[in-house]
Amino acid sequence: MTADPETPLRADARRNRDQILAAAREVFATQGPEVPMEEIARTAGVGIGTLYRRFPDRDSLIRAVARASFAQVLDDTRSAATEEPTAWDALVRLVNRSHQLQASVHLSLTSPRAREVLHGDPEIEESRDELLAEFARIVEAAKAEGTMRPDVDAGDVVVLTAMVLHRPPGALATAVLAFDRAVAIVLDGLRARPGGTPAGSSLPGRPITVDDLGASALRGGADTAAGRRPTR
Amino acid sequence: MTADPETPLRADARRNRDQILAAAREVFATQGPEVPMEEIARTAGVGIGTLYRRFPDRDSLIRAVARASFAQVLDDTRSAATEEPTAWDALVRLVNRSHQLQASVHLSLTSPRAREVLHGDPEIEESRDELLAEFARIVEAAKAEGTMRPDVDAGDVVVLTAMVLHRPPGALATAVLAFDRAVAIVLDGLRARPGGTPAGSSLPGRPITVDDLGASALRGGADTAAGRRPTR
Amino acid sequence: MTADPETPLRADARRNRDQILAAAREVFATQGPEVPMEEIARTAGVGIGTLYRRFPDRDSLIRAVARASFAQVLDDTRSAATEEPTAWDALVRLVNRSHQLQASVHLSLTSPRAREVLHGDPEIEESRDELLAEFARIVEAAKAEGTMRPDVDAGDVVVLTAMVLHRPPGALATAVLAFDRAVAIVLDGLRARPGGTPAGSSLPGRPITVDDLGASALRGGADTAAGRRPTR
Amino acid sequence: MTADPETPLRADARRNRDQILAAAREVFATQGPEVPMEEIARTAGVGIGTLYRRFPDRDSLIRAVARASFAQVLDDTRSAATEEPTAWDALVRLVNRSHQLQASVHLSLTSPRAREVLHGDPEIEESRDELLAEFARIVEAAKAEGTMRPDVDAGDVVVLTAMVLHRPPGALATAVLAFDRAVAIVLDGLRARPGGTPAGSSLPGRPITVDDLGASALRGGADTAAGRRPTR
DNA sequence: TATGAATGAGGTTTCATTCAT
DNA sequence: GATGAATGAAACCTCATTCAT
Repeated sequence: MTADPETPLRADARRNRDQILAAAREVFATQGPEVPMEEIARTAGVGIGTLYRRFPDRDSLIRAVARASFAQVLDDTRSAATEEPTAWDALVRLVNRSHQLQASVHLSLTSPRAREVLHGDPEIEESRDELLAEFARIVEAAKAEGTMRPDVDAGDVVVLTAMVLHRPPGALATAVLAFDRAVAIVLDGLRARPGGTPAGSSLPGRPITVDDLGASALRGGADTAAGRRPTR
Repeated sequence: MTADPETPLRADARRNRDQILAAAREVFATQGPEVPMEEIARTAGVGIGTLYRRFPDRDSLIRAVARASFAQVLDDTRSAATEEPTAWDALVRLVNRSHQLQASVHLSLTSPRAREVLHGDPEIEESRDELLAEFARIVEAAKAEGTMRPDVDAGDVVVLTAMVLHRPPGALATAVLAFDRAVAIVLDGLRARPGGTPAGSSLPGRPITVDDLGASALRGGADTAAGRRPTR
Repeated sequence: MTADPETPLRADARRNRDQILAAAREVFATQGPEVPMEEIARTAGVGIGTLYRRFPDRDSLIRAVARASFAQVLDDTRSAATEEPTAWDALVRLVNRSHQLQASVHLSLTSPRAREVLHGDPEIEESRDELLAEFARIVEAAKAEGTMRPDVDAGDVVVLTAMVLHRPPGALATAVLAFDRAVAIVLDGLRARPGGTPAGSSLPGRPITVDDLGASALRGGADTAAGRRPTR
Repeated sequence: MTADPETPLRADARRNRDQILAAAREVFATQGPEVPMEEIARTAGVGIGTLYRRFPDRDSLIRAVARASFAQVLDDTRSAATEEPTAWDALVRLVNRSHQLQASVHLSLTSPRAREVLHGDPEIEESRDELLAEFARIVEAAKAEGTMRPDVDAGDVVVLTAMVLHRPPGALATAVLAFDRAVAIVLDGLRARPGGTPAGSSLPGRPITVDDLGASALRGGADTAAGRRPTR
């Protein structure tokens, strides 16, 4: 009996846990979040029992993967904001880098099942709120420095970013290029115009703030306001 | 036994088939393509046996739904090209309308399972090729009329369009607005600039043609060349 | 679609349901209520899927078996009360017959699992209450006719009856005899004495009524007040 | 390696063993003999590994619990025979006390699994035989002293005692009272009548001796000759 | 020695598909 | 032709037992 539930986990157990998480991230990415648990276990190189010891059911595994991803994205966002000379550069870096590091987010957004599960997880909600705040800071700064068109707000940018992150895994050379170009085009759409917004390019409605994304945000704003689904 | 397999289907049978198709589209859209067949039958108001009589297995149902969707998109694209005064208007109409009419396409793109199934369906390949051709025509025309930036090609537009169509179902008012704005911003990114492409906005690589999407196209170019498939 | 959930069940379905119930009764009786579902299905001669179609999980099967048993016991009790010349004869018949017909009750009382599940099933509670009422009538009549000792009440008799019904299945000839004798001895203990209760034979406490068994009765009074167990 | 397997066990090891045994008795009593081993370990406050070091598998634990219980009952029986003034008093004390001390016996009798396991354990068989012998002595004595009806034999008494010990765990005040009364009534049934057995009260068959319980005894006579065993 | 991690067999349950009514 | 019952393969998950720390 080692007692308290927060015991840091024996070395080997820790390793296994990490392998499972990595395997799940990968397998979820390629096959969706309904893959047989056994496939995940096999990929991780552990027995099915071990998997279940660490994550008592599929949902808890999905949650763990999503948490790790979100934490990563948040990290990246902060690094970008800190390290890049301008807010615009930070944004560019984010939408370009994230596609490698956090394609995993995309999974969190992809399946009805995953959305269901993630909805309301407190740790995730927290990461998300921090992420939105960070984004808002960057967008404000970019508008202030005159690199971003003034008629958008952080919510708009988040939606576009989510759209862009929605990129599928696995990719041919051409596809990667195509994708990078698409991102560049989207960024062009966001950039401030020398002479102000030209006629005919005014955006519908009003700027979307992160608060508009509100209770839904990435999960629901960009990827749409889920509207709770039946739990089965 | 009534006759050859091409008999146009009795009226009630026809009705059943359509109901099933409609139900499947809806249920796939909200719950993903792995929903229990019985759920689809129930939604359609028919017995499970009837469903199976019309569509001998899940894949064939997925295919039928996808075919109908593709046909629709193609139709829309042609109408837009014909009816709108400029190529740019046609494009704008497409990316805006399609999001209502053919959000269903998105499903075809969403799940690994669906992609797997659709891959190589001749009827779908054909629709897709026609669609790409149509797109290419529109894009060429837009560049010729000076409304679209000259450094893109149809493949780029297809990728962006697919990105934009990837919108999830269910939506709060704000989310819809956010989405329309995002589309507008993307279009701004595609539009020709009065003084030519400004410094710093040059796109990476070279224009992507529909041929680059080649063997993959919507299924693989936009949504990427699937790469690893489940082994099962 | 046949609609309404009360459709009387197709003939073959009905037959299957009955076979499953019979098989479950038997298998529960010999192996306890934790036997593999597959064993039950096999005994019933149906596929495991069929079993699950009729009884969505083990608990619901346990409940169904218990309901049928209780209904039977109630029936027997009423017949006995009606058909036997004296209340005492009715009682004798009950404790003797029931051991053949309703040994099944005993199962309902035997395992913690079963008790857990049955606790609070409305249909069962109802049968039980009617059963208790019937018992009370018989006991009153027996006391009135002078065949039962006056210092007991129906609750006492119920407890003894439950005790006596607790007989295990399967039995060697000797064991059966031993059992019948035990029942006879218990009955002797209940019978009125010619000269009144002899000194030294007065019972502790006060007569137990069916109301004392109250919310618990057979399930909890005789077989003891369960005291809700963890549900796991 | 410390020494031969009979080394009396280090103090802490001893303590662990006892805790496990106590925990097992309790948990078996409330949840049946199929509880997860980990539950037992947890209740005992030891690791699962420790449990398995002491008792190499579940059956061996069941056996250990049963042996301890049987030994206790035997002890009690001897004490009662020695300390009580009459054989009848000894019997009364047994059936009343045992219900507190050895309700555990009942568990040994309760589940098909437990019976299976205990069947043929030499130590248990031995305790049982001694127990039966002791019982026989008491019953003979009681008949000789004129307190017990002459038409019964020790086997009858054993069967009734087992019946009476079959009391479930957990109990409301009323239930306890009800139970004590039931025991009293059963004893009344066993007691000699002043004027001999009255007409209509003659018992069926012939007196059951402990030898009749023979190969089955408590395990099979009272709780009946198991008959069909699981095939597995 | 005590512990708790890892394992995998086995039981439960779901659901795609077939088939009798 | 429509229906819903039956089937069994396959996924989920639990837990007895073994083994590394």
